[in-house]
Amino acid sequence: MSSPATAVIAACCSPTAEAALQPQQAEHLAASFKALGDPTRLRLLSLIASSEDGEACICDLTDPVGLSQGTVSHHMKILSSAGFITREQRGKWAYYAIADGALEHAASALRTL
Amino acid sequence: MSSPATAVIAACCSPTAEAALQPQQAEHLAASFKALGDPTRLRLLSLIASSEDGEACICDLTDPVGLSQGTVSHHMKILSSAGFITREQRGKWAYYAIADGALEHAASALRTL
DNA sequence: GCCATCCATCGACGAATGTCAATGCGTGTG
DNA sequence: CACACGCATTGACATTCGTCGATGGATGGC
Repeated sequence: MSSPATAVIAACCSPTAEAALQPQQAEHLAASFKALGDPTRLRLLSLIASSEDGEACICDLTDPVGLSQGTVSHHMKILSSAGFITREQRGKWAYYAIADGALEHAASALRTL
Repeated sequence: MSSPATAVIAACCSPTAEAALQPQQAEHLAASFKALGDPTRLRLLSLIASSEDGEACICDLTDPVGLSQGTVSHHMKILSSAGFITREQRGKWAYYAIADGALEHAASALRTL
């Protein structure tokens, strides 16, 4: 019903070009933004980034965000799966840091959309 | 249990600094990224951006994304509520265009996180 | 004036998400 | 060795989300 293309005159639809984002790329990019689409995760990122040594362990973060340890750990897993943070185990503690260039990469993907 | 702060020696927690993102700002920023965290919406943005005149109506978009008209309209409402697109009614058609500077704004918020 | 077209909204439904309490697993300390 | 601590994982639950089909409201063409 809705693609007369080279049809009559006053038809609405322009060809919509062929380029655009491929479904697979869209899926991948959306996964990144979905990881950023939660206020708690943004605060966690910000807390790590503004931390003294640029890293933090879970116990540093539970109090500021006011959530349970398990929940914070869950968010960190999501952020790390999306590539925004790195994890390094040192003794009993797991230190998380902002992954280098990950935020910049997402930002530029946004601009070249 | 988990904020010795200026306590003993081998305590884990660093002060986690005071700056960081405020809950309200985090909520607002997360809303933007949540709008971008869906592959269909990214494709819609891309379709509009790569369109000839930089604008498109709903009927231009339903076929490329393969979803129902109501669903596409729903996504457009989310994108417009988040400020990423603008809506202009011309006759029977509603023309959507990329809102100026919105993507850039989100991108720079990412970098200054 | 009637009808077709474009679009927004509604109700419904399954899937995904955020959260907690509880449990399990390493690691260092007494 | 036994125990406490930091963290990940699990199961459960309420909420949100993405989608569809159907309905309703404007607008323009016959």
